[in-house]
Amino acid sequence: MTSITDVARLAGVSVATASRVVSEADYAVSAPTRARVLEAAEALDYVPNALARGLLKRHLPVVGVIVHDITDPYFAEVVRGVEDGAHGLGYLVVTCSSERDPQREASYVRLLRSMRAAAVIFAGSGLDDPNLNAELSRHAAAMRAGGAAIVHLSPHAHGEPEIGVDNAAGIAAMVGALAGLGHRRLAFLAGPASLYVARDRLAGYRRGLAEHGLEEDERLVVEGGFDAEAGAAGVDALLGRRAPFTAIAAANDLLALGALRRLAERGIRVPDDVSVAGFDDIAAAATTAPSLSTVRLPLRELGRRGFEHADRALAGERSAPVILPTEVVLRGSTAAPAPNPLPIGGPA
Amino acid sequence: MTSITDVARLAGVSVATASRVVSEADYAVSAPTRARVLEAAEALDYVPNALARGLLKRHLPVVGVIVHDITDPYFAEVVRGVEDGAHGLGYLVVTCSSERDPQREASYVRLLRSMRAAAVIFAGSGLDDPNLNAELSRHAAAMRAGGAAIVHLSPHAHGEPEIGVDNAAGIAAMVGALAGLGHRRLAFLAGPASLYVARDRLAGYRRGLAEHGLEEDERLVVEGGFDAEAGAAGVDALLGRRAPFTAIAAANDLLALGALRRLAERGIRVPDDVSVAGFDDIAAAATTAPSLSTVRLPLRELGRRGFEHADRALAGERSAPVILPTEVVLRGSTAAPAPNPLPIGGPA
DNA sequence: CTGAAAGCGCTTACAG
DNA sequence: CTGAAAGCGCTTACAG
Repeated sequence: MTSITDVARLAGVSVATASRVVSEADYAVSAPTRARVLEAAEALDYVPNALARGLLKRHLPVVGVIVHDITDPYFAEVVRGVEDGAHGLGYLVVTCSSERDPQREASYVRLLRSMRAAAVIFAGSGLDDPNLNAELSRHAAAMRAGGAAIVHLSPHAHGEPEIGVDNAAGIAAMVGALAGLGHRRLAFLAGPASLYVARDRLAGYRRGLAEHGLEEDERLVVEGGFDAEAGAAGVDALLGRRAPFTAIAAANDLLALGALRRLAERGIRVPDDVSVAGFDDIAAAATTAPSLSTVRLPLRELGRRGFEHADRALAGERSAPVILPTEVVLRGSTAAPAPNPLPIGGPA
Repeated sequence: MTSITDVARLAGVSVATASRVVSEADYAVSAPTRARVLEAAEALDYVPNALARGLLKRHLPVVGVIVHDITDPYFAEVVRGVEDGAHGLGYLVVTCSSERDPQREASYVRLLRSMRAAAVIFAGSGLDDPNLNAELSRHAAAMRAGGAAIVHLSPHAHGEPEIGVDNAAGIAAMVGALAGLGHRRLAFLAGPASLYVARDRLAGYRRGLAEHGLEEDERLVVEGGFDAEAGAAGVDALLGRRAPFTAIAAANDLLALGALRRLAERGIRVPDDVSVAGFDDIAAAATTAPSLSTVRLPLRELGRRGFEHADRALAGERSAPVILPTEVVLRGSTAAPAPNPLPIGGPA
């Protein structure tokens, strides 16, 4: 690869002068000299070595985004938001998918630290894993000390996100909407207990129940994964418990989508026999049959503002945490309750 | 951040010795010295500076994956395959989403080149854009000359992928399956004409038609985007042309999913009134109602083998191109043709 | 406006 | 087995 030394030699100037021309900063360089350097760089197809530059500047123009699952549309949308903000400013957005494996998450963050990434954005919720969280805070502290920005978009071990949504309020609002439809027995697909965000959403479910005078029944809460498979399994679990319910709220859309599928497979009609509601409003929610009632989260905006927060931090500015609004979206999967609560014939 | 100088000082050795201990290569260092260095590194939370190391080694342990659309499950699956292979070997997988914008794609590749990425894997098809392709081959040549690996998983401006599938044969097989069901008038949602892969798939459609003695009717071919929105629009276009058809094959699953939705909205039953088939077999294909008949591509394997190809190239080995097998998967969205070809009442 | 020189944090022949 | 030194490709005071 050609280096700035080659460019300088071809242009007949010192490397210092060549550097002044090709760097983005505008140094005073005489017009003819500038032209000669530019011409030489062009002729040699010169692309500056970002590693050499990064070594000096102490960071690389890279923004790492840690997601839980790259196939989950939730994260795809958030990452796209980050890219919206970052791309124009010359940052490379690096998406790292932890697969919810603490080892993997830690090793990605360490890698990002080792290459002096300018920022790391944790798009997913923290995991309740003491070893992971200890390592993560070491890395975060070191990176912050080195001038990098660390941003969370979801609750984590050390508190609330810099940019986030009120998960509990969102779920409570959905519970309220379901109660408004006349539902009294609401099941909840809660997701993984080890995820802070899932805990917040479960708390929101409980709060919603309480706010609307609905009684809690622990048999109606199912924990598990956070994907469609887990949603299908959740329906099976619920039906096996024989505690009646007329609606299922899920802690995310993927769970609800899986529930929809399993319900169809078992010949249970939605919303006639049971209502189903999700959370997040991923694109697929609008296109299922029936379309999924859910709570809209401004995912892309979350990503974009997360980047902007990082960018401001990089510039030395501090900004207050922000909570983005959520909105209940009622579609075809919810309706007034069926006369016979599911599981049909189960004890009340 | 602490540097190797700090570690050396604390351990009471030279930086050379400290480097020998913390680097992965196994140099001969006395056990007590090794222990002292390791202890110092631990105490100081030392993480090597990958930029300094990369400057010397002339590349960073980074694998860039260029995708067209990070929200498309096709790419999410391929990237996951790349990560399967890359993660254990200490590479950071960087996903760059071009949004099918030539400028953006070029700028990502340039960025990857500037940070001396060890490999770049083009997951999506090439775009027929002369300027873009000229810039891309400059970067590829320079990176290869610098020892980096460049891998394509789909057809591109300069030929066939190193690891790929036979798109034309796959589509032709689906056309054959549809013909076997009794369909004679097959519409085709072709995707963007500027994408090499879409051209291959369109050629496969034509070949399939010819192989089964079915006549071509240009009114039955609709070009457009590659997402669900385009699939819905494609149905509208098809219906507006008033040329009869009993089945719709799509160049990818997202198009087929969009078609399914629009058909439902217009009260046209699948597969009773019209059959629909996709291509790729993304996860969502199995969970729609009706479930989508499609052609399975080994997406995750494609990613994994793409990485392995890059890894071998990095080790200086050359490997022959490989074509992965595809398989027709018939589900609920296809059946024998309806007696009245769509559009109902249209001229034959 | 331009150049010589130091230095970012490592690795690796070269001596010993 | 260990250390002093050169060098990877840049940027940036410091002189002039």
